[in-house]
Amino acid sequence: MDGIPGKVVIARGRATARLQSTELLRELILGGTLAPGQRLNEVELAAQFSMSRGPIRESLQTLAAEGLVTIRSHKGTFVKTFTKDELANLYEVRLVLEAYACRQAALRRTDAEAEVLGGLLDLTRQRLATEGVFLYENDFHLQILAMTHNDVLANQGRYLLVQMALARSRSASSAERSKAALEEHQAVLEAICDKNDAHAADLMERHLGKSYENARRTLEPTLDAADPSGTSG
Amino acid sequence: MDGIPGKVVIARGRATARLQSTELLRELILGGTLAPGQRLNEVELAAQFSMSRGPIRESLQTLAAEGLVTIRSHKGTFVKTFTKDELANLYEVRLVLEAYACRQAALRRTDAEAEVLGGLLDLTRQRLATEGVFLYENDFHLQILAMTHNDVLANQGRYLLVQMALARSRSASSAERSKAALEEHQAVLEAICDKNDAHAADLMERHLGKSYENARRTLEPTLDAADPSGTSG
DNA sequence: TAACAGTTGACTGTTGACAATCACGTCGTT
DNA sequence: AACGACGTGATTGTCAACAGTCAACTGTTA
Repeated sequence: MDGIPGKVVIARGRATARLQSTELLRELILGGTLAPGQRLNEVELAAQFSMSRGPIRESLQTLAAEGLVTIRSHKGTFVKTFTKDELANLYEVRLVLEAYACRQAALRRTDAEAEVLGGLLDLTRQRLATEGVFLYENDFHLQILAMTHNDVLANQGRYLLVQMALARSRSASSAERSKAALEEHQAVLEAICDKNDAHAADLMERHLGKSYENARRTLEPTLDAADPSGTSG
Repeated sequence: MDGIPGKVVIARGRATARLQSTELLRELILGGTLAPGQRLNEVELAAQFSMSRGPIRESLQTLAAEGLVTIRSHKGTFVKTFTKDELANLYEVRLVLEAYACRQAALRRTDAEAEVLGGLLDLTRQRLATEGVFLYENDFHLQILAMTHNDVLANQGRYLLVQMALARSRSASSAERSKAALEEHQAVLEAICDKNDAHAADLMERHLGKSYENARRTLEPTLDAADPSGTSG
């Protein structure tokens, strides 16, 4: 647990301790501060978050159900680790779900939503040009999911995005891949603006296929090495 | 909370109190003992399960993340209720996911798995003929999901099945619909046995479409009346 | 009678203490 | 030296008590 530098100060608004710790832990895990496989010590977390173990334990239950951590009875809680097979499974489902979402987004979008998507892409292009960083990719996909106006679909898609962010947290994207991904996003945007649903779905499918290829190539070969968090608890 | 008759006796094996109460609550909710919208009193549950509020609260966190209950801060926990829109959204995603699952199951199935599916159907037919009950429908769909050999896909599908079971807990199926559903299942089975993936997917899509039609027609018109569990916590 | 402030009871949120379990190191035996 | 029983410290699991919040009830006032 030496991944967390010091005590975390919480702005005690009106949210409960449980909700705060849930959010905080989610950020620490998805931000990479808490690495996959790392053990989460309840006492230490409680001290760092300035609360007792009760709310911490309740948060860990939530995160376990969300698939971000694995709880092993009497052993401890660990940040979830992924094997290459699991990554492949995630991509397979994501391909199906997001291609469909893209199709429906093209059909159901409002003009305002399409503009938001375009603005997101402009921002990405700008920061890629000036700073060389490729950002807001997840936001792009989330916005498309929102444009389906189907909360169930959006939630399932978001789950897959989050899982993948964690599974790929040790992989990298080259500058070339970033540029290509941006262009693929641009093409998807245009198809959605044209309300060309079949084309939009096809473009998204190709985009995710290439993304998977890149992920598989750049992943650390140790991805499915010994898993300290085990399988069940 | 008068839905639960008396104290529930727990066979104290080696499972933790939290795991036992999670499983128990899941069964009570999906079995209909705890009806949608009903409030879950932590103190009463703790007494009935012969444990303290700690494990109960942790279980409720898990069930909330699974979408079976809704927690409202300082208000209480309620069995999740559904609106007609949510049911429509569930069916839309289920159609996409299960049609794809059926296609892949046809391609990836082992002979043993196909036999299990057939046995399930035989059992259903038998009990429908002798007792007039239509059972094991969910097991049929779960088996197909398992035959995709993709755990992510199977889990997402199972989530939708569970949600739908809860959303439809106040709807009914006529004897005619049961008979038709059985025949539709039979057709799906045959397509999977023939490894005819396109046909299998198509049949599943039609089957779920008809299932939705039936659900919409037979649902109590009060489904999206005032929601006592509110929207968020 | 209607509206409002204060009170009260029930419930959830949180805490610290205790019990149970596990991993690891130590010691003795073969 | 290798192996296994044992003890020990650390960590999770559970509990009971306390604190905070909310909703309903009461009584008062215009």
